[in-house]
Amino acid sequence: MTVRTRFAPSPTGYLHIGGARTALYAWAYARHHGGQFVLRIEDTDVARSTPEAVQAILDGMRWLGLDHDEGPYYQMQRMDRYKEVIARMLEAGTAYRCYTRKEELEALRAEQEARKEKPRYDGRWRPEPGKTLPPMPADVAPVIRFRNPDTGSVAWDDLVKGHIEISNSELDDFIIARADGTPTYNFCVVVDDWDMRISHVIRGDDHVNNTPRQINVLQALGATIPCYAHLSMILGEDGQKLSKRRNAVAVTDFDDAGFLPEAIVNYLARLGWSHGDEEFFSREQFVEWFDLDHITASAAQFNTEKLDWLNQQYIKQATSGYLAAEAARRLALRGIDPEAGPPLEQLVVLYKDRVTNLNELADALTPFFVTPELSAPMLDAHLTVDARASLRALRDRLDRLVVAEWQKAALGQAIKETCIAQGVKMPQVAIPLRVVLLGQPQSPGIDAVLEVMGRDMVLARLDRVL
RNA sequence: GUCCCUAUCGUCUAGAGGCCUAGGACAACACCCUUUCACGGUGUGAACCGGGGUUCGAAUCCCCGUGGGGACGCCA
Repeated sequence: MTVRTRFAPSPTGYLHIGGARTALYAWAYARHHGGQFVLRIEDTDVARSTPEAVQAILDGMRWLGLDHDEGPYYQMQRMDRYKEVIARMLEAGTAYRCYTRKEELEALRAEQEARKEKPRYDGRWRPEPGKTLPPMPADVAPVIRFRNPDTGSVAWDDLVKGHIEISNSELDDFIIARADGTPTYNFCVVVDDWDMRISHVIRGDDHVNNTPRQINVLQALGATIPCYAHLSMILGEDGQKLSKRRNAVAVTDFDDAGFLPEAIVNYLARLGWSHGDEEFFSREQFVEWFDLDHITASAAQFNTEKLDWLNQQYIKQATSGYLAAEAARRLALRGIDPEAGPPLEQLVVLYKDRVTNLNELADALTPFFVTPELSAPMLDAHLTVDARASLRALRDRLDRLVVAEWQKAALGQAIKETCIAQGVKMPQVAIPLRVVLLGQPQSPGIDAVLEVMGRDMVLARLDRVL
């Protein structure tokens, strides 16, 4: 059997992080088995679906590197097919028209809730041998309901949750087509998964309750039942359901926050799935290792600190070319011309071990492009009379180095000699020097900073305060 | 309310009856490295929700509680 999985988002907003993980697992499962990954857009909610959201989903998936083999299919373009199947079901008696008004339904629900019962349709329009249906109202456009089996139970072996069995008496005859004739979600999914020959339905566990209904429809259609794997949800850092208000949820939020897509993929892979003690692995390794047996059945809490750590690992091993390009993009976003300073590829090497995300990288690089403001407290704290004397001595020594000699070793030597001559320790020169050059007392090795910053900028910034 | 799912360090997790005086990672803390800050290295503390069974033996299997989550739409 060829493995065929799908990701079926509804385009009502961004690709959020939970959806991204579902997509990642479905993608990885197909790739692992050399099967196909199908993208299907579930846009039957015309009121809430937008083309912008479709684009956001496509962009998010591309950013994460989740390529699909088929699709995107759009449910709105498959209406004829759904209607054809519904007509067949009507004919076969596995579906029927229901003329109950919405108000009647509401009253029924209220009644049931008052009796503390599970709200459900009571089957008043369900045809039974020997049963007299209610008089047909002339002014009601009927919906179409699925005739759910009323005895026995539905069971499946969920690849994540294990055996699940639900009694048919829990299920009511749900609506498969609205009064306006458009089919509903639980029905479209079934037809699509069937038509698209999906072998493994990998989706969020909020669909567990839909599964028995869908299996019943599949059975009524004489279709083969796919395997199901229901993934638990991702909770926010506070243990609450993820929400746009409190959490970064859209994958683009993570791009904006300076995360690498590889880090997100690695993090998501590990959030709810494991391969022994492995924590840091490539996309290729993930595909090779991925299986459904090691998916956690319970909900996982999102943890930014661990994501930060992973992101840092990916930055450390990223090429300077990649980091330079990202730094340039992010500097430009701040209105800084990335060409108007030292070569980014050199700068980035100095900082790649010291930042946890790409925005921090851009922050760290900014003083090489924009002369930093030196606050009065900063000056008072670091540029003491003694410090100024040392810096003046250093400045004169540096001035004697020509551009060709402006190299890390010689610069380090110049600082050391200055320290000896002035009778001070290294930090007493290095710290104020950092403040003058970068506006902050911490930096990579000061000799390396001097080298990359270049003779002109270094001397100019020293002269500014001396 | 009814039904379904779920429960190991603060967090992500390893764990498929004896390998568990429960392992790894993030975070925390300590020390080392160091011209600063990081990085890196070494180490420390930290968990099987509660109660009953089953078994020679249970973190692992079963039941009951409890906590958490989900579903109950002419949304998806």
